[in-house]
Amino acid sequence: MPELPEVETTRRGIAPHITNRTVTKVTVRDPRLRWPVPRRLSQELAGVKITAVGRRGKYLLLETENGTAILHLGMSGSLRIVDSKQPVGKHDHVDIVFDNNRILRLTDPRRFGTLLWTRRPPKQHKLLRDLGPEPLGPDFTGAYLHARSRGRKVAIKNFIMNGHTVVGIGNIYASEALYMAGIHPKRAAGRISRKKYQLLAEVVREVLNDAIAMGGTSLRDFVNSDGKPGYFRLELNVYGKGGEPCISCRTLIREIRQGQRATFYCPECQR
DNA sequence: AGAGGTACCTGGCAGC
DNA sequence: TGCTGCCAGGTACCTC
Repeated sequence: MPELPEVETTRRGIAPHITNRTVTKVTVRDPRLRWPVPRRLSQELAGVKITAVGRRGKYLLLETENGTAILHLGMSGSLRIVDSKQPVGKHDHVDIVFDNNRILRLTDPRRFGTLLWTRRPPKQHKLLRDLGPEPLGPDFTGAYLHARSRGRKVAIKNFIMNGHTVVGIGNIYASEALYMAGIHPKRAAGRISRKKYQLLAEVVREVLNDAIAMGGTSLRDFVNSDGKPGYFRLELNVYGKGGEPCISCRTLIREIRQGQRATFYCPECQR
């Protein structure tokens, strides 16, 4: 479900409610996420203060003085700030309760999400250690993409969706960015010019920033921490628009599969 | 090393 | 109304 803009929207939504608040209790109703929620999470978090809510790629980091909770929303996860009167739903797997009687509630129907605990600096954690640069940070440049892709035969769409290349670009924004840059999604990553990569890096930043400004994209069930949807869906150019005319040239948008994921592109504008 | 496929899980929807 | 099959915003891990 969430790509980087949705995760960042979530981070911004929850941070003011829980930063500098102390956890009073953690209720794990169902520990069966992608990996089991560690039993010690409750003891580790209880009584400690959240010092910051960080993000690395699509991982959210609830930082404390004792360690860090590493949280990922997977395909269908969401976090909401609720109070204790809020009825518990079927997929409300974890509650982190705070001293201001607010609850950070993790909902995740498909349970592809992650909630782990580490005492070490989170960047050293196995899941975060080898991640590529942040797309909105200074290390993500056309020169970087160009250098990194030399000799690679992988399709450009798969290349930019790989978290070891760059974090945060999921299936929606990969199609959108390639459309904006005029790059065919099946082009071999190693056969794209430095100049095209410069454009690609720019449009990736643009599309992610715009989506964050709109509160993310809601396709089916994404809601932010207030339970409201995002509105970036209205801005999508190609994603989910197979068979519709390209807004630029009127050629019909094509839908193909790449690695069992849907890809949308304009065969005229993208080469 | 790189490329590509598989697995994890539930729910919604189209088609019969 | 049911049933079946397919699809869904992610990514670690496996094999070749």
